[in-house]
Amino acid sequence: MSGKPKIIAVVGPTASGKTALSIALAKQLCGEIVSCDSMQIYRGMDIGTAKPDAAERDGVPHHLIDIVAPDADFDASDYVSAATAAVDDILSRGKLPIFCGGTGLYLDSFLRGGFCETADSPELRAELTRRAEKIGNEAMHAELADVDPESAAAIHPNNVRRVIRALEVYHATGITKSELDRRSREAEPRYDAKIIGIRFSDREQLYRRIDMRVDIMLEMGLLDEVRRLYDAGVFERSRTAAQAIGYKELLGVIKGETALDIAVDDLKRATRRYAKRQLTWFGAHKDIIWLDRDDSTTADELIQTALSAVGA
RNA sequence: GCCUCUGUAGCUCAGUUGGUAGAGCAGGGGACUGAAAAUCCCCGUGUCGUUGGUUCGAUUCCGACCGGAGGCA
Repeated sequence: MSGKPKIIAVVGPTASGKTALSIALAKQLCGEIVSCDSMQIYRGMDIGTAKPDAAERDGVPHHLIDIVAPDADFDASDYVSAATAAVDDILSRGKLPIFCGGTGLYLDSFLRGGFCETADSPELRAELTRRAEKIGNEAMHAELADVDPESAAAIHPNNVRRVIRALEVYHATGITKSELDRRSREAEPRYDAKIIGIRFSDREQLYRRIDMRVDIMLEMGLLDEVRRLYDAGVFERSRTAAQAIGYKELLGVIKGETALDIAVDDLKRATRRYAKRQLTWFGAHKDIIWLDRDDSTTADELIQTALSAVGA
């Protein structure tokens, strides 16, 4: 039918079993993994981001893990370029790219493509941020309403980050963000993507898995990992690594400001909320093939349903 | 045993000078196109401990009982 390259993606909330399933699929389908995780790209952030180790990868090549230093800036557009290069490479060797990860924005950005080179201006953004602090949310939102009423209507005044971004796009390109988004939305998808979502029918079970996984991360030495990054000054230089779940909560313990048990509770709660946001994001996507599972679902059952869902 | 305080949303509490109740946290729902593990929006019915009494009407006043905390013996 379409001559577009085929790719597979495994998405879902954190701790749902994406990693194991994607690796199993890769072995079955002669594929390679393209990580789609905004935090696994950072070197040195291993335990807290649940990066698969060599044993877990089981010989399957992984891309877009450990590609930048933890204090580097990295965003969706960087991800799209890196992912495009990785996918081209995988396809050129006749292998199947299998995306795996929970960062919905990154996957969507990659699939839709269409990033505009000039739509990014850190200087302008910094200036707009200063201005927003000075004149306030409402006034900033009013300025957006003057140039791009459509975006203004869609963005809540308190979501300053989005208001600033919309103004940045307009001032940097002369095109409104709503128009730019529309073009991107209407662009022809570059790939023939089969997206598999893993979901727990019982949310409580997912939450229990999250709690267990956090406990395991701590046993594996998450606190030391955070301490190492802290000692290296990473959190002062990076705005991204410092906001990663697990790292931001344990930072207080290392500084002696928070008791460990309280930080661990915070960390578990933050992870649960993150899972909920992921569920909302992916839930809105009509093209995802959902695999409903629970604690009793075996790895083999999951692979079999995934294979048939993908038509393999 | 006696005295005092206390029992209201999953938790911590507020409140109704008697007209069946509301905050924070937890939780739930949603948005999302260059910071996304981020950012932002919306959502509060619960036998007001139980049971009698007073009252047109009690979660509110009175009594008893049950649970909790403290004090005196």
